[in-house]
Amino acid sequence: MPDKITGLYFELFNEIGIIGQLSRAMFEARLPEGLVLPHFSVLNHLVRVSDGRTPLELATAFQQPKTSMTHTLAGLERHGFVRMVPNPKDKRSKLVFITDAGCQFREEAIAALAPDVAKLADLVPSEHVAGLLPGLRELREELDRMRD
Amino acid sequence: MPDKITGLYFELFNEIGIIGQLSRAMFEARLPEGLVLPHFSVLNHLVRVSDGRTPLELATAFQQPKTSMTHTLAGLERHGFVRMVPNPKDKRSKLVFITDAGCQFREEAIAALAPDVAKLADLVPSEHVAGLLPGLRELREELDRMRD
DNA sequence: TTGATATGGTTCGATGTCGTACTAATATGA
DNA sequence: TCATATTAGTACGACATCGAACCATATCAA
Repeated sequence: MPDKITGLYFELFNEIGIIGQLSRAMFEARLPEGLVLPHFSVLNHLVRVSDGRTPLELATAFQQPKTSMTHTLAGLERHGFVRMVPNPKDKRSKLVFITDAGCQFREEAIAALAPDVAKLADLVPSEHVAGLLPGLRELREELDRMRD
Repeated sequence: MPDKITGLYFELFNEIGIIGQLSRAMFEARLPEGLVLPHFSVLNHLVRVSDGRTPLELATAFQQPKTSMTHTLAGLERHGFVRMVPNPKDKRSKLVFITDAGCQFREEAIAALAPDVAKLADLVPSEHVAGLLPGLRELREELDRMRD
């Protein structure tokens, strides 16, 4: 493997790391004190993908350790944004449901984020983003597969 | 701004966040105990871009708060991988130089990482990566510009 | 020159992240 | 059936990250 090629992958991950960091900071600047990006992401997932998932399903959806998801869900529950009920199919497990307050918070957060997204969309057209997404998905899927 | 477009940017940052997380975990699994990705990244930067930078220059190069860079450099210095000398041009400041041990560590780390990179390169061809990079750089630059 | 302001760097404290170890419940297989 | 292995979730501890406050030096303006 020539250095040049290796450097390509290093640079890729470097750029991605920085973008992740900057975008996260941008998002969190619009969220109320005590709530961070994962809180929003989980609520978003519950609305857009499916409500009533188990903590573990959520953790794997975001490729996070389950212990991180426990922490995130505790925060959401403390704010009354999700409700956790025992899983009737498996007594070890729980199901996570978004509450009305959670839905409302998510909508407010999206509204608060909208100006930033609009500004960014002005600078980086959505066609460019759409062009990047397939390659990023491919990369994510392969990285995920490599873990096992 | 239609929901569909907004969702595109959300998904973009979600993918990027996950890739950053997975790639970081993959890298750190190959680094010795107590050393983490930023340690490697800084050494790499000193070799590939330029040695003898100030901590602040390094922080801005990685878009990190300077306080995080202080922490990273302290770890590198503790391991003897960098040497920090007073900046003759500015008595407030320091210059960071990589040591021989630091160079050696960097090379060993690259060697340790090589199999993973090779495996990934097998699954995600370098042309795909090269295709992604310009778009990612554009995104990073605009996000950076938006901060001020 | 000198007072005000800005900049480089660190310390400190708060918090997010995640690995380890544990408990409870379920699946497996002899 | 019953012992064993897996799985869902949590508690805890270690540590990376980062904002606020701080000190020393440098820059700027009057």
